[in-house]
Amino acid sequence: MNLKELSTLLGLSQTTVSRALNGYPEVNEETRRRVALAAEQHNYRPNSRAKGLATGRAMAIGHVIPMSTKHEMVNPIFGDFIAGAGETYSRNGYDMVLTVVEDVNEAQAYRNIRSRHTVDGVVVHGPKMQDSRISLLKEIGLPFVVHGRASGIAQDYSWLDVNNKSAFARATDFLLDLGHQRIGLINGLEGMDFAHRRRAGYEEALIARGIAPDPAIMRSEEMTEIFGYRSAREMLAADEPPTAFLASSMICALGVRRAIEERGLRMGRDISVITHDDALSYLQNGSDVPIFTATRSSVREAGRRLAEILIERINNPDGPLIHELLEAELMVGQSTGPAPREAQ
Amino acid sequence: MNLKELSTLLGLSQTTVSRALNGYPEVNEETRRRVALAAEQHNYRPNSRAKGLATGRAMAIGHVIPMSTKHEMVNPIFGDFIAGAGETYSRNGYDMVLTVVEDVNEAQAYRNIRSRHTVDGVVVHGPKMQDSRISLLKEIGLPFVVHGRASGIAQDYSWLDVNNKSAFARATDFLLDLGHQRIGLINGLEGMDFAHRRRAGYEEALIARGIAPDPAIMRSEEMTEIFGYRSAREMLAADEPPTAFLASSMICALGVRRAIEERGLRMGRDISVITHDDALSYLQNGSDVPIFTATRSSVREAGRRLAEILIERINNPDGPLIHELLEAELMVGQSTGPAPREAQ
DNA sequence: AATCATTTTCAAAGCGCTTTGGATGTCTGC
DNA sequence: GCAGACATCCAAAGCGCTTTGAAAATGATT
Repeated sequence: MNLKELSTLLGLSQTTVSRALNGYPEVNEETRRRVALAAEQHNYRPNSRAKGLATGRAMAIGHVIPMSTKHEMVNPIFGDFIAGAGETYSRNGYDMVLTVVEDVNEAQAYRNIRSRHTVDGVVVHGPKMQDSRISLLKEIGLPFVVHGRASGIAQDYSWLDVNNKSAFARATDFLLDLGHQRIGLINGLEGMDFAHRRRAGYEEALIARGIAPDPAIMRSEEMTEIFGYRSAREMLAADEPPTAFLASSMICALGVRRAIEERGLRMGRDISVITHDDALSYLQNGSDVPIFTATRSSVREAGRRLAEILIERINNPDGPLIHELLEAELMVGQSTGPAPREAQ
Repeated sequence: MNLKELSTLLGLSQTTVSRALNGYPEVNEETRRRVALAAEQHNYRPNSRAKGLATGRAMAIGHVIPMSTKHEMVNPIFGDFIAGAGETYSRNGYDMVLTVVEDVNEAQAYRNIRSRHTVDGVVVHGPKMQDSRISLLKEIGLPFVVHGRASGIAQDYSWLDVNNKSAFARATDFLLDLGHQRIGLINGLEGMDFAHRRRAGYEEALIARGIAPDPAIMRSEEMTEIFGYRSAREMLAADEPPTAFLASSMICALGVRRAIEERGLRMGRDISVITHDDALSYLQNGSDVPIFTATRSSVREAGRRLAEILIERINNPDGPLIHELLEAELMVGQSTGPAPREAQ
């Protein structure tokens, strides 16, 4: 059933039917009801391609997911982010289109998206420092918002970010207050902006208490369980092992916990751990009492909000740029405790 | 730059340029080269909506993700599946469009997709027993493939599945061979087809050795870490605790391990664990030696293959239905060992 | 040189919608 | 009873592409 069929069926012109369905005022309320009813009954929905062609709007938003052939890693937060954003999209009648692309072809993918007019805007994920996508998107004129920020970019753009720096500074402070002096950092890839900021928060908090950051107990990698495990194990086996760890993700933290327990130590008593918790649906941090003391910020909520910002931007491309900085909450769980005596 | 502009720029008709670009034979090679070059230089790409409208094909494939307001759970395998499928899609020029929808509106979402012509086909995720989506999709005539199978459906359809039953039967056998007699099952939601099949494999293997399945040591839930932890803890605390567990996902297994270690037991010595491993990129099961003994099957690979099957189906809707059953490999890791003497 | 077959190119229609610029009908006030 | 205002509807153009059917150019054959 298409518009033409529906309109002949109703004995009306396509114009009138279209207007009735799209809520234009110049149509009799009686007629509008008739049209709406018939559309409902015949399960009519406008062909989105035709509509898009006519209106010049795709009613779709793009997400390009770069896939490194080496790392072969999918960001585990992606699912939850999508769920959040998707909620906003469907509420506003937008589709979500994903493009998986080899990372070397990422720029080309954006150009492609732009010239093919497949989407009205894109969400930029996982910004790196000096991220080149931002100027590219500005240049080609594709509306976008960034989930996170990119240090070292002069241009302004819309973003929503967790205050990674203050979160990790607070977490570090919390550990220092408990008497920990040697705190290992198990961070994401150094090129990632969030990892950079987290390290900055951590280092500043240490320095503020007169402790020099020690590169020997700072690691930076793709945030897997294995990485958390290995890093913690190595640091614990070294001279002057840390009495506490700061981990950048729950999955890392699970690895850290494994290393601790493998060594016969007890998390929360012998070794403290604080992790960042993205509030992933399949990795809840305990139920009533959190297992890990954590800096918590829901990535799903971020997705929801970011989608709103982008849609606003699409509807009003010359509107003000939006910057939203969310504070992570520090949730005290069972993984932290006073530094053991002998280590103080 | 659109086709019209490009063609006047070249002094050719739109027809010729279109044909040149789409590889039709009736165009001079010399002209084709000229056209290709100009297209390249001016970064021309056909408007996908216009193209879709003209050809009647969306060159896009849909995935609808039902979101329960209660569970609020995103399947953690989703990211990796998407990555795999996305690879196939981009190789074949398809876009991937996701629709997040409240589960109660799922059927309506498919109808919607169908009548709006947004995609050429869909992938059905996480089939339940007697899954109603299959007959719906048949009815509305939207090409589809299923990731998994749906027991209790009379109609035939294309699917790709892991042999869950044989995988869990083998895993159970493996544990039985090691002398374990009481094996706890920590499974996914009972309504899910895969969970059903896994339980069937587990039960049959037990019965074949004259052991009656005991409902007291079988759990079924959304597969979170917490669920794995709680289930294992409860079972270990009960009379006649299991000496081994069979878990349906790595994330569950991490919880199981936590419960074991919390009790002061050692996984692989005191308690054995086998898990199903979907080979998620951020949850590798160890590096050289697997941590968990596991039945392993890459969900990413499944995504890749399933996408191929669907595209084939779209190109040839009357072709034969395809059924692919992948055998999971049993990888022996450090989490299994002979049953402790006193328990035998 | 004329004819026919083949290659190469083109004008125009059509995909299903929105939207512009009327046309028609109805109502008001004088 | 008629001009003007307003409400309601419509025909047709246009969005950017593909594709049909025909025309023009070229080459081969007599």
